[in-house]
Amino acid sequence: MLDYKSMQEKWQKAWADARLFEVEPNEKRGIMVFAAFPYVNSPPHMGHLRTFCTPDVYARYLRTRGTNVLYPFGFHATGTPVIGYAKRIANNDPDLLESLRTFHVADEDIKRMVDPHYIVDYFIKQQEAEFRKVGNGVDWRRKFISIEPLYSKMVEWQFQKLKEKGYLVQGTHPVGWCTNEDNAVGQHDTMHDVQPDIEEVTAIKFKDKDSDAYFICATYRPETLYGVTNLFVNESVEYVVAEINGVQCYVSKDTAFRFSYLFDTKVKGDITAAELLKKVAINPITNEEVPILPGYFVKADKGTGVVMSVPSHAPFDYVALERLKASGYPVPKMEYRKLIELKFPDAKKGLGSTLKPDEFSGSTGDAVHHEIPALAYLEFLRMNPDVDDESVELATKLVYREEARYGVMLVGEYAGKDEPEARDKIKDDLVKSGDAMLMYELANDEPVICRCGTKAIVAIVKNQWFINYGDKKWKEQVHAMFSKMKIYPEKYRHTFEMLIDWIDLRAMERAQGLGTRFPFNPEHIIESLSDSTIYMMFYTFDYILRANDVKPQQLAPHFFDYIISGEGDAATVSKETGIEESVITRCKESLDYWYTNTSSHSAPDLIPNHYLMYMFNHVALLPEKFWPKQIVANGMVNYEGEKMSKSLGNIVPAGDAVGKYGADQVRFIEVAGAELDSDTEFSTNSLNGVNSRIEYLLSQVIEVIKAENGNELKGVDFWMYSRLNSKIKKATSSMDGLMFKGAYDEIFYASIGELKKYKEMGGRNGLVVTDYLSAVIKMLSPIMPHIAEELWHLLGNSTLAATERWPETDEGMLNMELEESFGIVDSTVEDVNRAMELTGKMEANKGKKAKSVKVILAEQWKTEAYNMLVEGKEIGEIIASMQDKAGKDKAAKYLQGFKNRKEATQQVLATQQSLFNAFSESSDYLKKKFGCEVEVEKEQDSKSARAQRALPSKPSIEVVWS
RNA sequence: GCAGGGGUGGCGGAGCCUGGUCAAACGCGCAAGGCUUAGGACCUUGUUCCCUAGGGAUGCGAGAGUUCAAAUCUCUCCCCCUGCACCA
Repeated sequence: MLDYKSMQEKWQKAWADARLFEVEPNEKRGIMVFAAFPYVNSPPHMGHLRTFCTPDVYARYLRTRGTNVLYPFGFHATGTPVIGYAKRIANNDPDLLESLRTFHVADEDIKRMVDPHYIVDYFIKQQEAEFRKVGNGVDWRRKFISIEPLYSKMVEWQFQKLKEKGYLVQGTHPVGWCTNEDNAVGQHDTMHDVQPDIEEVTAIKFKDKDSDAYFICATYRPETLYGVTNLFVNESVEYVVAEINGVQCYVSKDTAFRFSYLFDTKVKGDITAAELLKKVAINPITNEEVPILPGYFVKADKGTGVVMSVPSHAPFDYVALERLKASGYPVPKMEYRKLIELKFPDAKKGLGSTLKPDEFSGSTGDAVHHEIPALAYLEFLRMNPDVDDESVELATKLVYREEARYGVMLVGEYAGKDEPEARDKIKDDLVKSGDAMLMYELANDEPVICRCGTKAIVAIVKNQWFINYGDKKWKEQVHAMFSKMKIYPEKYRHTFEMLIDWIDLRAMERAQGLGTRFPFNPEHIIESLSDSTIYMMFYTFDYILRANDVKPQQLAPHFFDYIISGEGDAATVSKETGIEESVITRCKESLDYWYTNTSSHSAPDLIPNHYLMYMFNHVALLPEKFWPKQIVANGMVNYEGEKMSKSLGNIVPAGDAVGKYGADQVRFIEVAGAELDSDTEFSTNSLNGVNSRIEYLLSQVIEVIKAENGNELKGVDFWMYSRLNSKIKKATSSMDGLMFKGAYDEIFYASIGELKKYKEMGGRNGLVVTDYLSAVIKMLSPIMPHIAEELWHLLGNSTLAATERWPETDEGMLNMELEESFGIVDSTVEDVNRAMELTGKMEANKGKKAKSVKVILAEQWKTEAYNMLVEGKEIGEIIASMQDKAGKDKAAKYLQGFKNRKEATQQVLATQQSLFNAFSESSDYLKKKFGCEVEVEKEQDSKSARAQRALPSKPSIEVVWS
């Protein structure tokens, strides 16, 4: 067993000493391969390794193909998470502390993590150390953090350009808001990490008949305005008169407070529910007068505290009126208008058929009163209107859902239209005519609580800067570029295309967090995804700046204009900035060389955000030669059959995994354990399989260096060479397409099998095995770089395997006929085993031993006729061309058999003679397999009754029992 | 709700775009046997049902259609997953 740890360190040092990964532009074709830089609020775990090892394997592969490859690395620290992290440390958050201990963070370090910058430094150090340990060949000279001053200068340049080009716009935007901290609240800022779910609601104005004031009713269903019978206010709620956007309104006191964050709102004075109840309101769409009635269910903090009542379609309204009547309240006579008809597509659908089993446990009944849909749904759920508020809730949901899906308007301007369409049009009309306004509300079922303990609401942020990704022309350009890009796996192409169309305004400034100050509002910083869309460019010249002690303030916009777009000239820029002209020129050359050809790697979760912005920003800011060429998205890593997650407590730190399982084992299973697009399974099982094969390879290397060379080449040797070259060919094309599993199934797994088979079939030529192993080890080097070095040197080489070239396919050694012949030998072994088992069970043969096995090879004319059938020739035609090689009846029958069974699909290359040779050469092997004598016969020479059953790729078998 | 993706064996997962080579690659699991001091290592064989010397039947979420022929194309329905913006 190898000592993996010291072996890994040995070779990592050898690579470092040879400066293999510190690359500069040269005359070769260059490519920069990079992974999306990681966020530094946690130590890396096994799952991360896949995303960072995949580009390394790819980079190492490309190097073996003669490409000059740069694999740089950087770190992302912008935004609020690190700050939140520091706060949690200060509060001794138990979950966080426990997770840090899992990752072996010392108490001493945890204490100092109250400082966000300490967190950043700590995790950068740790992440770098662990990515080194796993053998990634990174040019670490180019490392940077997204919060360093030099970097910020590039981001400033970027946003100035975006503004110049008209891609920055100002506007309003609804956000979750904490009124205590006066700050936007996102998922990270709430208790239990709830995402504030903001919903647009239509607020309809009902004029007070006797004044200029309006009742404001919030509704999701403006189309039901045609059926309003009354308004509800709650007698236990406090109301106010407020001036909202210049209009006198009646709303709950709570609403006035929330509206002050949405609209221009001034509270004029209190008004009691009792006073409101005396009023009469006017329906803006029908101009009908509607009374105000008490509604027990109306809430002060939802909607506006005033509810429009549509008893025909709203179960709550229906029930409230029923209860009111029952209580003896003088409810005027009113008309329950049916506004929407359900039109089901087929007989299987009906009222209530969208009810899901987990929504309702009771039994349902018949809906009778279809003229009042709200009642019909209540009947369907068999609810008791006096007590069963839960059913009313569910009935409301059902009406809403089914009318949206199957409903057709019966009344109003949009009669005959589907309900959702009518709803939107009516809403737009009302807003346009000033009879309604749009408000926002949190739609979460539970209240959203800020971490400070205050209930969050919705606020509209004014004069907020956005990047306008909705720009049509911009989108077109991105589409055009995208169509030329390579996407791995290709299945994401469609997703990308949809998303390019979908992305719209993106708010890009924040009040809090680490990062670059926004040039047009220095109070704010640039949002943390927006500041990381062209950062890869920085790798190509940042270390040149640092090496020459360039200061941030020297990085004037003209510097970037020159090196990126070639605007101006180096001398002028040098004069302006004080940066030496040669340094500027080197930056430009480096950028030109590395940035014209790139491959970007990450997990697919970055597609709808980072990658979209990556493409848009490149198109907007950089010349076409620097546009992205290739995006690679890799799947996740499961551990022992489960997703790695905090809740399962099965997160394995990267360092632990490498220490415990070995760097190459981890690399292999994570990168080649599954194809790029699917999740890979890290299990003891897969690890054992990999380890045992590594051991086997090692044993073969040791054996072959002791073996004798120079025997004459036999069939099996040619077979081995053919297999090797087929393997190289297949693996090369798989690697080129980033199909690492396909490639390494061939290189690693299949090779072990072939080495064993070769020996079983009597192969013993040391030279052949050495050639074979050398090629396999070279191909193994990208994914198992340490072990490949070890084996490579054991074989007697003194060069580094990492610098060896990938083997070329020697077409002259390919012999598909031979490979097929030996393949048929193998499949025949399986058939014989089966035949022996079956015949052994027969009465006559019980307890006996097989004496011999006859393998009878089909006559050559069968193969020829069969191949003609595959070519699509008619049977008659084939028989005619057969002449007298076989009896015509025999040939016809044989061919018809194939045709009927639809088996004539692939040509058979092996001739009878080549099969005969393969079987003859394998006779020792076969004897050992069967444990009895083996006779190989040609059909035309055989006396066996079974001889004529022989088919081209399937010899006839006869087991002879003693 | 909107948008995107998907439903194949005990499981993971190919194949579906370019219909016939598909009882279904490859892997895992499971079963029997072998090897072995032992084994989570390795090697055989099997793993829908029936037949039992390489034969047949059924089958790819449900239903219908197109076709000589459908997991593969069309339509309808059912179910599942992911994203929806201030969050990296």
